[in-house]
Amino acid sequence: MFLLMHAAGTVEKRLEDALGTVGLSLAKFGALTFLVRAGEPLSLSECAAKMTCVRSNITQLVDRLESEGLVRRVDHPSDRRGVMAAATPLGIERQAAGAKLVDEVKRQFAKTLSGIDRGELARALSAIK
Amino acid sequence: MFLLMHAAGTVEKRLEDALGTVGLSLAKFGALTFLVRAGEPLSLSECAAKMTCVRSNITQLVDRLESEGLVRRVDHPSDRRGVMAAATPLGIERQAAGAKLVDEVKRQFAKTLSGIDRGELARALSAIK
DNA sequence: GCTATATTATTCATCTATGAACAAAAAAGC
DNA sequence: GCTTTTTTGTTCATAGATGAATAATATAGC
Repeated sequence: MFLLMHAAGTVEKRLEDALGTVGLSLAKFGALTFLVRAGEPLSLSECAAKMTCVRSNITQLVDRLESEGLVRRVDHPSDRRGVMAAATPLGIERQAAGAKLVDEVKRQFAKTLSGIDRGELARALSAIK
Repeated sequence: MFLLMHAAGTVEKRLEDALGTVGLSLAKFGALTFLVRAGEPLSLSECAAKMTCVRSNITQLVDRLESEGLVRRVDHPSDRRGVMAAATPLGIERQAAGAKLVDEVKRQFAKTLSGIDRGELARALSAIK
């Protein structure tokens, strides 16, 4: 169990380190990826729901992303309470750079697991929910 | 890779939830366990080194534990800069309660993995470092 | 239509973690 | 012995996450 947690910590650190070289963190990259894939502004509540985190977390995350010019807030067209977030061109660019780095980490990860039954591993990990 | 991180997050949440019922977190339980096992006061630097975290983190963690009466700070006998931390009787008691809960989570975890080659899994996870 | 309830985003307090800067004290170097 | 370097714990700023409380607005109920 602790082996599992440790292994996850290791890959997380690798991802953070890689993303750090382009000024992103895992959290920022995750949110940015989400918005880029959507291709259109998404309400913050929607983001929170899909990213399974609390709304106040999204508020802060978008604050940081916005202050770096990677995301911008847009008024919700029909709900005056609502705020939507959209990736800026710079955000799209940055996300792409991050994605490349994440892919590289994935490749390294796959290499590390050479000689291991990946199906079995996936089955084990999927069972934990 | 993301499956691994997700699985780890799940067990971490289970541990946090379980420990939460006795007013502990994973971080507090970890530090407390460390001090209880030591059986004697340990310098904060030593704690940080063994728990592989930064010294300022230990300072804050011990602050919180001390304010709850689970740990107390003791002057280092020979180094006037040094501060040591020791588990109080209440801390020892609380750690024991936490350990029971952690064992229960471990059992659940083992049950979840029934029908899975644990050796293979351990080998895979150990390879990630 | 108006009141009661929901939802939305934000703020605030808290926890965990990191790293930089700092003061005090110990160890090394000469 | 006295300087220089290192070590020790703390504080501060920051990132990320959570949950409670709040104000503004929507929606339901009647």
